[in-house]
Amino acid sequence: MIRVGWSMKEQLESLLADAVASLQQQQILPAELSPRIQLDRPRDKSHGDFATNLALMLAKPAGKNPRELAQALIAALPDNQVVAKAEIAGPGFINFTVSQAQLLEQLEHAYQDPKVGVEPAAQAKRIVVDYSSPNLAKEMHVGHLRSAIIGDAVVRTAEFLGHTVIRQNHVGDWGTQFGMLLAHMEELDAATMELELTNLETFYKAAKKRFDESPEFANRARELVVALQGGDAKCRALWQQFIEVSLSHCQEVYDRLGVTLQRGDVMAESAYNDDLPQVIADLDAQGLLVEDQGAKCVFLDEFKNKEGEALPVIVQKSGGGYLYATTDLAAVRYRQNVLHGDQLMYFVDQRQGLHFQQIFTLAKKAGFARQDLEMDHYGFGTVMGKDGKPYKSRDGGVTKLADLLDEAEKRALALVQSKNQDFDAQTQAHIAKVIGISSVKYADLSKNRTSDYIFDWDTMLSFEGNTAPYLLYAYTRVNSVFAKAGVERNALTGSFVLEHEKEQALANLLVRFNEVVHTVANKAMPHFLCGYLFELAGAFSSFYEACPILAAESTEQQQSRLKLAALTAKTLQQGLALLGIDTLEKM
RNA sequence: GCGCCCGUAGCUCAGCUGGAUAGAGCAACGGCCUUCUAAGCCGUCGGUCGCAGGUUCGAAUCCUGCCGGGUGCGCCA
Repeated sequence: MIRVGWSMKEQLESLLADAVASLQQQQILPAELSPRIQLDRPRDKSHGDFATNLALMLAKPAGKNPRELAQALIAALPDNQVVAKAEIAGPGFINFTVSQAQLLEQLEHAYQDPKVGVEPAAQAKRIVVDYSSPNLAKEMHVGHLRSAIIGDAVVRTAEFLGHTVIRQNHVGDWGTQFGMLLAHMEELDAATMELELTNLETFYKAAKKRFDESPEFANRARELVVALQGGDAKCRALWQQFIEVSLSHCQEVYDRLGVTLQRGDVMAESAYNDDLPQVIADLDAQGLLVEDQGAKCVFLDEFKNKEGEALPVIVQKSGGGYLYATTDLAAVRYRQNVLHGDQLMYFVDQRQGLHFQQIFTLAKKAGFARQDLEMDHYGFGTVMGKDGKPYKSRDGGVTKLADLLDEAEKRALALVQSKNQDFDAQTQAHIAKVIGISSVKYADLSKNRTSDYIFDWDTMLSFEGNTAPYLLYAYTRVNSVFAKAGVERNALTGSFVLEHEKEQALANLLVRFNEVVHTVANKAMPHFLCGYLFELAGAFSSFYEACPILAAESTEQQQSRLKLAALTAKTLQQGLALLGIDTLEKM
């Protein structure tokens, strides 16, 4: 039986599980064992397509010689059309060579399938994803890049696998700094205000300056926070005006970046305002609330302070104000009860790790979240400059995202102009835009989410190495073959025939796409997909050098090679799309 | 002080749940364009995986300690 929908890895895993069960039935293996089937892809080609160390792992509990056990496992494999060869190697590894027919079948399936052979998730879930979530008081800066880009890639991938994703842009629109901004707005006449609001960064700085200089201004700012949160109409109107400007600025950035967030995904902090007293009341009703130095706290034994005492989560300030912990608790409840999420994902800076651990623990303890609700904080590292310190603009301030994207496009345009003069200005500008934006995104996505990464223009815009330009170029090369051959990419007949070593290598990689996409979704780690696409592009380039397509030896060979190219193009395009990166037809 | 993360080639990074000889790219050096986009391909050079122990048939990976870096820890978000 060939199960086309399953990756070869899954099929082999299933076969091995059957073999283990069979040996258990024969009492060769202890019945109580439930080993994890581990299947590796050996680096060394002489070790086959897959290898497992199962026999080595089971040798001790079974009291058997590993190589003998490996032999028994091979003998116990059910009849199948996947394994062409199973060999024992070294101390007891089993090396599998996959059947060629199976590979060809999978290739054909991927070529025909609109989803490039990617199977839907076994269980479709409703996933609420909190990402981007900037503070509206300031303009978006480089620190907002990762949450938006990584979150969006994971969201796109999850949707591709059939999950229902509910995006939540938990923007900060309610903090204390809004008092300062409102006080500044109050002091300006309508025309000046409109002008100043065109640059939120300078507006914020001006307000901050006034705040630091003038005690009267600072007092007014504090009054205004109270007035705003108390629902004062005039305050609300000013605030609304500011929020509107700030949100449309965010939307511009999302649109430029190709981040799928829309206005409808905004669920601001202030939206939870009315529920906050209820959050406090519910915590109190459960006997969790403790008043300490005038503030209302919940002490969680799971977290200790420097003296080894339980760490408090402050949910209401001594002055009566609420904090972001309160809002986050309200948000958990909303996401579970109103949005009906099965899983909550948070793409927020690693530094807020403790905060989220506390929120998740407290939400369950207080019954705001079902015990089985999956809540995960996916942290990420900081964007660093070449000096290894957090990325700063030339003047030492934070870099506005809009400026950063301008620079990316400018640098890309210079490159495009130097590399290719054949295109008209408009085409060059379009190419530069795609390259510039995708370079920034890809540089971020291609690194392990959890580590800090160094932001370096020259590396990310390089056409060599694991970069967006390299992948985009590879894609255009594939496409030019079809233009030259005068055939439609998805209307090819004939079968896949793998003769050359490079054809085989490319094919092996192509059928792995399904597995990689699932890994990205399960681990929220887009860099796996980047690594895969880079490998794929490299394998294609090698194939392209070694295997002439237009000048192929026979029609059969040409059709097969065209199909390999077509599937490569399709996979690259789909893979990049999952990362939120557009492709180019020419560059 | 306690918690979390990190330390892999000169540089930027991979290394998935412990597996076979630790991998890429850049840089350096050397090849390949009258033939599908050379923004490419092929090759060479380069690592006591921070240090020291431990567990294991087997450790970059797991455990302990130390060194070095980052980050967080009651009324900011």
